[in-house]
Amino acid sequence: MTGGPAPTGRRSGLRTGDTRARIRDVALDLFVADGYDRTSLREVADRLGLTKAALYYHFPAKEDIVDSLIEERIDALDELFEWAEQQPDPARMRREFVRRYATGLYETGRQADISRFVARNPTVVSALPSGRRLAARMRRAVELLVVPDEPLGAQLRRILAIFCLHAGDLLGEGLGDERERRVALLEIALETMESADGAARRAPATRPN
Amino acid sequence: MTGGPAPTGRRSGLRTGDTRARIRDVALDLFVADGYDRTSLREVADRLGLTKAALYYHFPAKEDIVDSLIEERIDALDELFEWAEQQPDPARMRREFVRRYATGLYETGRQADISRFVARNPTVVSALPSGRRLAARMRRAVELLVVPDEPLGAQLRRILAIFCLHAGDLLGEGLGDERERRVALLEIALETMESADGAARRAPATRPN
DNA sequence: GTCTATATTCCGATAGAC
DNA sequence: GTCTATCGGAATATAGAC
Repeated sequence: MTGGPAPTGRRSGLRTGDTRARIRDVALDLFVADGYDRTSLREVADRLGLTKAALYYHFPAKEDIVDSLIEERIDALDELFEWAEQQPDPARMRREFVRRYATGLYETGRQADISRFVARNPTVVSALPSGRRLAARMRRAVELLVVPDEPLGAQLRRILAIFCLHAGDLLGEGLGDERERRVALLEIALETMESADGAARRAPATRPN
Repeated sequence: MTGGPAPTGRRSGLRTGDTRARIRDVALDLFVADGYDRTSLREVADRLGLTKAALYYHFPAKEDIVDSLIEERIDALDELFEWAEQQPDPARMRREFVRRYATGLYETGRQADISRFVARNPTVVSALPSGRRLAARMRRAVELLVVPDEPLGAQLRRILAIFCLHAGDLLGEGLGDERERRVALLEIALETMESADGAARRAPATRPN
């Protein structure tokens, strides 16, 4: 899967052999900060001390850099889904799902960064096949969280629970430090799930059939 | 084409004299659907049955179309702030603020569309001076909503209340129709504000002094 | 107000040497 | 693996006729 060229030593203090990874890192940074469409390959190359042509050795096209980032996020989500499908107790699974979703997002800066990229470049992501596969994963996450015949309010609350974990970066950047904010947001997300349970109990079902 | 254009004249079924407004409408549609950077002025012109050059008669630059949209949203928010500043009871103001924010967003499709544009083109908006002025307005909205020495969880909840109103479009597009969803989300937003009050009572203050 | 025609710039991508 | 050099194209924007 990763394959890639083998490490071969150093040059002027910079590791060679991991150029592909470094391209992805720098590109991700710029794509988040300035946007994919507003970031030229020349900027990426300049920041790495390379030329555009060198980038094309590692990625056949600009979009392939994005693809590789999105696939990384997809893999992380698929792992989470695999766990979820093995859980016997749905109610318990839903709570723990939110917790694990948050952990996966927050513990590795990488996943959080990619999610930030997705949030900051929605039009690019939705135009890409890989992006549409990621969108399908998000729908799958919602499916796992939502209880079928629950009232609309309860269902929206469950979606909002996931949503607010992602909001950690955008929301109130001035309030507390990032770690504090993330802890607080997970708490809110879990409480939102509970309030969905409550809303479901108050109004039994939206009567579809 | 027409020798002497009548004051209320039409041409091939299309109103003349409101070209500027029609440019903004069409551009907004395309900017939301495909993204600002991925929408060329040729596409906008084609859909209007005009040429690129004609657009430049009405807007000196592509970015000015965006500016005019953002200013429209800023004006709507400023009106809301003016009302908020005249309210004597802060707690009551905060609740009603959320309600009015939702009304302003939902009642006119226009404001909702512009907000969608902002959400779908964050990198463009944040790169523009007008976009940064809009961001300042959003910070102002948060200031109005947040109670100074409240615990972090309570403050985040209040921000989330506003946030979830915007989520109406993205969130659970399959669930219910848009109107139902918006009603439900306003209810959730108001409940989130209440739970912030609750959280504040449970843990008095984050000890700043 | 809208057109045709064009200036200008910059981007993604390729060819081929080393 | 990285470079130099360059192609082809599309995009924003402008000039000037009507």
